[in-house]
Amino acid sequence: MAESNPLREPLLDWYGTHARDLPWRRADATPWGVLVSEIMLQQTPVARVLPVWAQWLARWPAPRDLAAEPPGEAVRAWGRLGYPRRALNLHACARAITADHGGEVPADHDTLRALPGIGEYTAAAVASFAFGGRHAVLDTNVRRVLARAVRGEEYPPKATTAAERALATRLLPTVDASTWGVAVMELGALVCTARAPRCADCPIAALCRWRLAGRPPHDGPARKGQAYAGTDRQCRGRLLAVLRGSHDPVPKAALDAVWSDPVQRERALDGLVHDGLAEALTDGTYRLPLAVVSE
DNA sequence: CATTCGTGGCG
DNA sequence: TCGCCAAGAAT
Repeated sequence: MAESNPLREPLLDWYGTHARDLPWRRADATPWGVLVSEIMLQQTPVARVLPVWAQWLARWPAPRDLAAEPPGEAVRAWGRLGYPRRALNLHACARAITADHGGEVPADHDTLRALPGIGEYTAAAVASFAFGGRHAVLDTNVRRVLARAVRGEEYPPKATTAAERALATRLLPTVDASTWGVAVMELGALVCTARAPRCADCPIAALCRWRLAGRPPHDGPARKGQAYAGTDRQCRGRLLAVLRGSHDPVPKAALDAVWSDPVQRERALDGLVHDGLAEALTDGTYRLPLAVVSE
């Protein structure tokens, strides 16, 4: 049976001429470089990842290089990328890869999926982009493109559905599936964006059900915006920034100074320690972790 | 399935 | 200005 995916050719043609030159996509990028990029790109824009990725790969060119460091160094080098537990996940990945996989990033999807911080998307992305595996790569970009082009709706469902997975799998080419995946992602990132889609520049506009229907707006309830100011997350961010800025243990007073509410501050600090992002020393000072927290 | 988890830029 | 959103995962 011949493949029935009319989106494929125009999309691949477009990708061939419009793809960004990102370092983790180049021919000399290693699987480790791809893995690091995918973790960093979780909920974080490309522009902010670029400089940190370059620093990480220069300092830790292979998993065993990072594995040799204490986890706190990964947290420090993470800088202000956000969601710093991803730095711990990457460090834990490096140690697991070194200890259990001979220092080489595994190519198998399920093996990748079992590593810390690697969920369905990231496992598929690394298996596909680093090793050329045939996997449906369902990120927020792909979900939005398929929702519009195929389902005719402005936005995909809040949580990924079985129908979305089935659709993405059905569209997957038998040959060079990884290029198809990255091309759909790129279209979602550059043209079929969440807020102001540039349909005039879209290579599949003529086939897009949403555009053909007159771009009907999303009808359901609005998305639940994420508050930040005054939250525990902001408090944790402030506290961790203090720890990142010092190579020596910092006195408790230095942490108290960055958040006024003592109840919330203690809760946030305990949370950081519990998550393995900070260590409390016996003299009452705190620092980035030298050891991995046990459960 | 709903929450939690950072940060910053842009429309 | 400020709400929305950015290559998600874990619980």
